[in-house]
Amino acid sequence: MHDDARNSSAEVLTSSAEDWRPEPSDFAEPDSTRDQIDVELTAAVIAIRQDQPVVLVKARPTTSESATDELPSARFRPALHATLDEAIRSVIEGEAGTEVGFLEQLSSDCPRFLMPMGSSGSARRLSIGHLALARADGATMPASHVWASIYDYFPWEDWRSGRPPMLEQDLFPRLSAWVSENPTGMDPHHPLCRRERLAVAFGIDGGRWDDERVLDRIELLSECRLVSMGALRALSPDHCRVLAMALGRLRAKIRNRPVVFELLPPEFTLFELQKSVEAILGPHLHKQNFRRLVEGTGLVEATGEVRTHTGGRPAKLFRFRREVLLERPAPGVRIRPARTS
Amino acid sequence: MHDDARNSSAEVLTSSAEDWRPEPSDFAEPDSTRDQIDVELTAAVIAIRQDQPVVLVKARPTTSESATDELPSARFRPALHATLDEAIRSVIEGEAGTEVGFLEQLSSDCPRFLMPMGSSGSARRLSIGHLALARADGATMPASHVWASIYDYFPWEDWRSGRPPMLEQDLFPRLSAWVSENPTGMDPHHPLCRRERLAVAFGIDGGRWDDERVLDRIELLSECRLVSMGALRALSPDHCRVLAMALGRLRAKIRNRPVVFELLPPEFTLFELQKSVEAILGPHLHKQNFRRLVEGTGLVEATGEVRTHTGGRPAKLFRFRREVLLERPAPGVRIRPARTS
DNA sequence: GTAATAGTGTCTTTCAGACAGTATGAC
DNA sequence: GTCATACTGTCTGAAAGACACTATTAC
Repeated sequence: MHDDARNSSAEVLTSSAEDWRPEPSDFAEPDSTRDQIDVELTAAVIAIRQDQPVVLVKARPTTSESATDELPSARFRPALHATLDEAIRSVIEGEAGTEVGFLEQLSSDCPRFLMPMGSSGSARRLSIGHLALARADGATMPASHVWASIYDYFPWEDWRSGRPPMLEQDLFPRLSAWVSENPTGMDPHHPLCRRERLAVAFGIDGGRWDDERVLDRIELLSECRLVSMGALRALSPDHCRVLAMALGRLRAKIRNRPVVFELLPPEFTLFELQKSVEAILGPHLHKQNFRRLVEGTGLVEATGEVRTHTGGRPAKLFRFRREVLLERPAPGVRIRPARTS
Repeated sequence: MHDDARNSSAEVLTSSAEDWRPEPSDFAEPDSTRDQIDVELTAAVIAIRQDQPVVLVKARPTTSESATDELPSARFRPALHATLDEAIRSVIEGEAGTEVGFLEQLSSDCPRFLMPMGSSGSARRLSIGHLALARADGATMPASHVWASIYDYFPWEDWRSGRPPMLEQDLFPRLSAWVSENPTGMDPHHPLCRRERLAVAFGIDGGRWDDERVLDRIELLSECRLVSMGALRALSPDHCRVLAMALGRLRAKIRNRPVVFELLPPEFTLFELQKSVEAILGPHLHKQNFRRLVEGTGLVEATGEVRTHTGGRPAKLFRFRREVLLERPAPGVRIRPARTS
């Protein structure tokens, strides 16, 4: 790094990682190789195509019944990649030829311990999910992969046309039945009882629908075996969790950091920006105010050009103001959570 | 789970994990055992003691110079623990006899790939950090462990008495020198140049101090070899990262979820609550308004009792209203980031 | 009494949200 | 002209923030 370190009594600690030798307390163990673990990296690569939020999947042949799609995923091989980031990027770019901008690990609850049932019976597997954002412009994608609408997997998350009727029609009757079985029963590893979990996850009983609780909903639906209720496509359970975490994280992030712009082309109209935000969050009762919000906060700047053939008056083109990264702490598209509706 | 699954064409996908067999693309590999990995779990257990934010550490003997403390940490041994959560909890409770309430994985940037220099030269190590919250009431702690003030490690993060003078006095001159070496140079794996990174991390050049960017600051100080500048205690570089991530995450979380109460006894005065929040966040220009905020949002309710000997008028005791977990989406102590000061 | 903390009322500024209305293009 | 989108101005109510003031204890 830098060899010009000045003399200072305070510099007790140099922090180049090479100097450090770990001594975890529980380390000295005889046959420690038995406790080594397979690490599997999975990514939910999200983009916007024609105002639809889409995710990159390896599609199974549609001929077979009850087939599930797969997210890009691979085993982490330390010999090949220096970091996890590098590894997952190369998987995405290698498998699907898609270039990834924003990349974030999802693991707040994720790195879930799994035991594969396959050949190597004793091996254990740790799964690490990722959220990646891409611009879905390139048509250079192998035939094996497709962009699938996220709401094909999670139709109840699609609030763009208002509250999805399937909630009351399909989900709630069966979820209520599941609650009735044992309303105050505490399921393992959950601090809330069934009735409360349902109320929180789906915003009933006086609660609000929280668009960020995607994972809570998936977990609940899993326990009721309802994950694919009304869904056009299906994912394996653990990839399902990764996508749910990714969508929840993206919804939270879009409010606090300028990540929408990772999904948009360099130049865009304010209406395109709004459509993209709404594709992810749903139409959060903002109309013309949206414009004032994003312009007022200085997130974007006009390029001076306009786009015609919009169906109406030509729209000014805007670009992201990179300077905001240096200015405000939390420069997101500050759209509040939805009302009761 | 439930055997009463009703017939439904939509139930293509049952989601019990046992049914699922992974087939990652990059899986079939000859000597795959060489790619198995040691997983190390580390926890920053944070509590409040006498209005000080403290972290649980295994203290090195103070006799030796340049010694570093250690966070509770252990290798993950899948044979012993079914989940990562269970494993890290048992480490904390076993090592230090401290009961942990809130527990969250930190890995958004963390699970950092490390190569230990020790005996087993070929083994690779994946480190997973955690944020744990505890109530520091129990005095039943082994002599090996102590509660150390977080700001002993990160003095520049302590804004309780206003802006720390050490920023201008000690840090900025040397950080500026580091920037001057190569102001617009892009360091590997960073989208910003040095000047920008400094501006963002420390809120200079028109930026604001963002109390959540603890990790950014640590990374910058590490590169300048200034991590222990003015510090009373030191941690190893990777434990340092874990603590930095933990503090940053806690600061973010405390605004959005009712996690402060995990640090407080079941009953408390509003002033104690405020002191606890300020211990973590710094005094964020709120005085009497703090009371109105927390009472107004229904986060707490009066128990009816009072505490005397406060040094003044007796204070009403409050308790956390558990019902808010079911009500609002983001019920945190909504304190805005600090102003310029 | 003083000192120190506990707690209330009110004013101002800011801003999200709602809504009315105008502008400019394609057809 | 109509239709659809683009864009602007104004009103309102909620809430953050600032500040003045009263209340109750220990000493």
